[in-house]
Order: sequence, then structure tokens, then C-alpha cells
Amino acid sequence: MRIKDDIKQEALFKATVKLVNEIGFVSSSVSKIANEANVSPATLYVYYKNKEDLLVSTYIDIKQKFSRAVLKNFGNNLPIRDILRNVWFSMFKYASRHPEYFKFTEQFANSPYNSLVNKEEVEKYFDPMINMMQKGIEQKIIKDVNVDLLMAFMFYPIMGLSNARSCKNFEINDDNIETAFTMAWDAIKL
Amino acid sequence: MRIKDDIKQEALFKATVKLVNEIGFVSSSVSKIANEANVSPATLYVYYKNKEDLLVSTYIDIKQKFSRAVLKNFGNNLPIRDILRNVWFSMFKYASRHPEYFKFTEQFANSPYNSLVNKEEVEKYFDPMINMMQKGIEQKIIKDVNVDLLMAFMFYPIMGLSNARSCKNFEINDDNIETAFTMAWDAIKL
Amino acid sequence: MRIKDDIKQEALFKATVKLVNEIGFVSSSVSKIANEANVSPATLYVYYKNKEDLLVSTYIDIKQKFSRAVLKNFGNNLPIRDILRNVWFSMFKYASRHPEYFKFTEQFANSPYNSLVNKEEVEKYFDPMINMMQKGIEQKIIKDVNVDLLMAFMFYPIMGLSNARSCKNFEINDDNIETAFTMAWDAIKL
Amino acid sequence: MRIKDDIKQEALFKATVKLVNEIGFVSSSVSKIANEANVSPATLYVYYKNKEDLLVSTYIDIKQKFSRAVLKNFGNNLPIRDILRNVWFSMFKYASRHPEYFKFTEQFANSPYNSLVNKEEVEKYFDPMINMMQKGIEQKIIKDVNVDLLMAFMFYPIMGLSNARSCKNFEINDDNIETAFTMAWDAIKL
DNA sequence: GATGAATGAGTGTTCATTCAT
DNA sequence: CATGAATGAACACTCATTCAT
Repeated sequence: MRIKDDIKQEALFKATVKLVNEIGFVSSSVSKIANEANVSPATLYVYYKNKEDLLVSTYIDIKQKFSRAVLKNFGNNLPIRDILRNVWFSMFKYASRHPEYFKFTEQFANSPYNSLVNKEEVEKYFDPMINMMQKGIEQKIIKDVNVDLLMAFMFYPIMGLSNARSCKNFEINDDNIETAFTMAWDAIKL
Repeated sequence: MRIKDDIKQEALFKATVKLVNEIGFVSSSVSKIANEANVSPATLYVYYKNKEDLLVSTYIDIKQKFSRAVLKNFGNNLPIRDILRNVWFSMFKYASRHPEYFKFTEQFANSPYNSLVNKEEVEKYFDPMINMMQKGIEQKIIKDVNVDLLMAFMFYPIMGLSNARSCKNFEINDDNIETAFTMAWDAIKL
Repeated sequence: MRIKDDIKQEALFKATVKLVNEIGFVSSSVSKIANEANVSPATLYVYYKNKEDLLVSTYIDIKQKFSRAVLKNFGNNLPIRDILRNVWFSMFKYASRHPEYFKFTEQFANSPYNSLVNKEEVEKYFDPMINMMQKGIEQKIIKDVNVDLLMAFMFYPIMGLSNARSCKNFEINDDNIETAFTMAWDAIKL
Repeated sequence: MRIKDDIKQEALFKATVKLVNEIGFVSSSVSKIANEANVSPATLYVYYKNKEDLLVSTYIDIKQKFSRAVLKNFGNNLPIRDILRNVWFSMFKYASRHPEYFKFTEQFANSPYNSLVNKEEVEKYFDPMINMMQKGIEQKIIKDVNVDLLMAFMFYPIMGLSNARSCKNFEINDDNIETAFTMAWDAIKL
């Protein structure tokens, strides 16, 4: 028998991300995706149970890649501000290196498919961040407010700024990221 | 000749928002929307050139309603911080009173339809905000950074916090909004 | 607006029966049926909810036509044997005039679709028959056995004999039908 | 060279019958059948030329099993009526012991596949029955009518009565079979 | 012999849009 | 203006079968 071909699965992943970026969620049909991956539509169903599975799997894949990249130099002993700064930089770097992942993620998160992913599984990747925030609160370094609030000021601005569509005048370079982080830190620090 | 029926147009607007909220962009077909509005699919084409026109118009409509609500008590002579605070509150209030508009907006903005709207037309509603920011910079009240940056810290956190999906533990009430605004202000103030 | 066209529905009915006869239930796809009826597959869905609805409706239609034809000269005052004989003749005549209805019916009844029809609705057409049988039992003309048994000997032989496939040597003419009825009557009479 | 595996063939036979019974002819795909038999779809093609071959072979298999069971105590010297009675009982017993064979047979016989089986080969199993009928005619015990007619009254009622679907009130037990046979005999006896 | 991967051709169904009234 | 009927094109998905191992 033939061996299941990782190349094909990878091609499908890439084709999915690419097409969703280019023509959007709505128009990204199974056959277009398969075509883009140089694979028969029927073959797609060897690797994924159905379209939903394809999209959800792709989303989770991206989230994993992202959290792995962002949190890799995390557990060290620097002061909280420096750790957050590192994370912030990693995120920006990753976002500007893989804007296509970001765009896919945004479309996915704003679609009904989003309700199909096991939130806890995805969110647990970010648990270290939350723990760090809590530690900061205890140490009276960070404002003692709802953690969701802290996260909102730490992450949502990044999403906005990384989105070329909505931020045309903001160039992503080290100086600007530094400035942006200062603002984020001002928002959450005590 | 009968006159185009505003009631029908309004029904179509509401049906579009409702359906996109309930079943998502992908599944919201013209005939379902027409059905929901108790109107024939053919009638929809009396009021809108095509599906794209329907969605784009609905989006612009929402953006207008929003900016009108937010900016209505804007041009007064309060200190900058108070004005921004008012705007911030208006936004939150509007967002929590019309979550369906927010959800529609998010789905739309993350779809290829978004590229079809005349950005300048939409953004001009927010020109007063930008002017205010610039005034704040001149007065050395607000950080002298790229305006996009200021806007990112003023608006994106709201989107995150208003989104019940991503912020389950953050209850929207006056105290919490006040706290959140303080953070936003800390981020941008000099 | 255009008027719904009874001719199209009739064409679909005929096309369904014809195709099921010619290529069988399994191969009779929606598009082939629509094609045969000179109608777009999409149009079929104007008249029927889905394939299941098409087949079930066609089946019920045939059953109705059949029972109407068979029972039309039923409620008269002839002796039971004569009434049954009339019915028997009507059935044979109908079956040989519309073999395509018979074949469709058989394929349908032996398919999983069969479980979707409301049996009671279909069977009520044959209630007069059952009542007659019961009257015959009371009058000591017909054997006092389970009605299902009586029906089995009254109807199943007809199905076999009407089926050109299984009965190649039995010519359907008045003499032969008479003979056959005599046998059926011998089976059930006391 | 390995030897074709009778166990696998048997498993495929059983899976075919089971699936056709459970989900019907239309939905019984090759891969589902292979799956049910715990065998790869490709393996199925080692044992059968194609799907048609699988179904036709299964049908012929069943017919053989059936005729073997029914005719096994046939060639003895009892009176015709007793022999027929034995056959009749055997049939009922077999039918109620193997309803899945019956259901498969009915679906198959009412499908276009049926035209693919060599009728003479199948029918020859029932030649002894036909010979017996002819002997009965010569001996003036059985009505001198077309043999197809005699067979229709001998067999079709059994099919109806064995079909749980169409005969809900007829319980299959020795007394009832006896009664039924009496009716069949009344139908054909002189 | 045995198999999972692979696929072109087809499935039933819905789509955005136009037509005829 | 208003509409249900009509449809070609596309949809997600499954099929029977073959391929490569």
C-alpha cells in the first residue's frame, strides 16, 4: 500500500491558510483548497474528516505554532516587566513574520466554526502568561484588576497593530515595538 | 409607481444582522435573509444591487449608527481626558446594548468584503477622535507617538472586552469600565 | 411572477417512474431524473423538498391512483365472491396497463425509503377490502382465519403473476385471470 | 503464494447481507461492506471482480442455501400433498430463521442487478418442485393450469407472510403455517 | 495475498441571480 | 413594486475502483 504522505497534509495546511487569506473564509471551498494543494478533492478527505475538521485542525495547528514560538523563552528568572517585554516582542515578530496565520486566525475566530474548538485546550497554552500576571499582582507590580482586563491591554493592541489593513501608518520595527510595549506596560503596571 | 418601502429595507437590515449573528457569514444566503425578512428573494434585489451590496451597506449602516451614538456628546469644552472618557463609556454602552452589531462588524471586517468599503468614508467618522489626540499631543498631555498606536490602545481593548466570547470573566458595569478606562489612559497619557 | 407549472411536476413524476423502471432505484439520481424530465436539477427542488420526498410522494401517488382504480366499482350489492372477482380483475387490468407503476412500487417497498411512508395512510385505502373479508367470515363464506392470511392469498399471487420477469409463461388474458381468481377464491372460501 | 482466505470471503458475504439489510441497497457501498467485514476495500477485489459480482454472487449463494435447505427431504415417496406440505414448512422455517436472507433477496430481485443472474441456473434448483406439480396434474390431484399459476399460489403468499413489514398481525407458528398451507393447497388442488 | 492511499466521476443539495407575471 | 418559479454553477462529500507497496 501507499504510504500516507506528510507532504500532502502540509500542502493542504498551506493551501488552506493561503486561500483563506486571499479569497476569504466564505469563498474558500474544499475543491479550491484541494486544487491549490495540487490534490484531488477526494484526497482531502483521506486526511480530514470533513471541511470543518480541516478548518478547525488548521486553526489549532496555527495556535500551537504561535504559542510555541512565543513562550519558548519564557520560564526564566528575569523581572516580570522584562519577561512580558520578551513575550511582546516575540508576538510582534511572529505576527509580522506570519501575517497569513494572523489573518486566518482572525477570520476563524469570527466565524461559527470558532465555537467548535475546545477553548480550554487552546487557552491552556497561555496559562503561563496568566500565572505571570497573577504573580505581578501579588508583588504589587501590576494593577490588581480582572485578569481579562490585563490580557486585553496586552494582546488586543498587538492584533490591531499587526493588522496591516487597519494600521497603515504604523511601521513594525524595534523602536516602534518598544514604544508600544511601554504603553502596554503603562496600562497594566501599578 | 409605488414608493420603495422603508419598512422592507429595515426588515432586510435586521434580518441580515440577525442571520449573520446566528448562523454566520458563510451560511447566510440571500434567500434565507429574504425569508427572515418576510420578503421574496427577488424583492431584495429591488433594494440592493446584489448580495455584496447588501452586506456592505449593512456594514456601513452599522458603522454610522455607531459613530453617531459615540460622538454625539463630543465637541464640548471638557478636558481631553474627560472627553475621551465619555467616548470610551459611550462605546462600551453601545457595544453592550448592540452586541449583534459588534458581531456582524467583526465578521465583516475579517472577510474579503471589507476591502470593498471605502475606508476613508468610514474612517472620517472618527476624524474628531484623531484631531483630539493630536491636540493632546501638542498640549503635552498625551504621548507623542504614532496616532495609530494611540488608537490601538484606545479601541482594540474595547473590542476584546466587549466580546463575550473571549472575555468570559469580565463583567461590563460602570466600575469595571472606569477601571478599564484608567488603564487605557495610563497607556496613552504622557 | 411565474406560475408553478403542473406540467413540470407531472414530468418529474413520469421521469421518476420511468428511470426507476429502466435503470433501477440505485442508479436513479436526482440529476438523471431532472434531465429525463427536461428540467434543471435545481428546479426539482422547487417541487420536492429532497430526493426522499420525490420518491415517497411518487410512491404515494401511485398507491392512490391504484386504489382509486381498483375500488371504484366496489360498494355495490353483489355477492362477496363477485365483488372480490371484480376487484381482482381491476387489479390485474391495472397492473398490466401500468406495469411501470408496479415495478416502481416493488422497488420502493423493498427499499429503506419504505419505512418513511405513513403506513396507515396508505393502508386505509384498502380498508374496504378488509371489511369485506370480515363480513365474509361472519357470513361463513370465507375461512375464519387471520385477515393477513386472506390478503396474502388475494394479493401476493397477483404481484407474482403480474411480474413479467418472474412469470414468463403466464399470459394475462381474461380466461387466465378467471382461472387465477378461481384458485384465489378456493384458497380463502370456506 | 498465499491461499485465498475462506474466512474473509465468508466475512464479506455476511457483511454484504447485513449492510443491505440495515441500510439498504442504495447506501451499501463497497468500502462500507469491506469495513463491516474488517477487510480493506482493495482486498474485496481479490475475492470479487467488482461490486456487481459481489452482489450477484451473494444472491446466488443465498438462493443455493435456500434451495438446499428446502429440498433436502424432497425425493421421498409420500403423497404429493405431504411432500408439498413439507416443502412449505421448510420454507417458512427457513424464512423465519434467516429473515436477513429474505430481505436481501427481495431487494436484489427488485433491482436491475437481478437481470444479470443466469435465471436458468437459479431456477433449476426448483425443477423438482415443477416436476412434482406436473405429476400432480397428471394424477388429477392438482388443477390442470399453467405451472406458473401453481407456483404463484405456492410461493408468493409465503413471501408476503414472511415479511414482518407487511404482515404485522400474522404470527409464524406451526398452527398458522398449517392453516396457511391448507389454503395454498385448496388453491391448487383439483 | 493484502492494504491504505489516491482519484475522476458522480452524488444530493444550495447558491446568487434573473425571469415572467 | 413585488414575487415565486426557474436555473447554471457551485457546493461538500462519497463512490467504485486502481495503484504502489
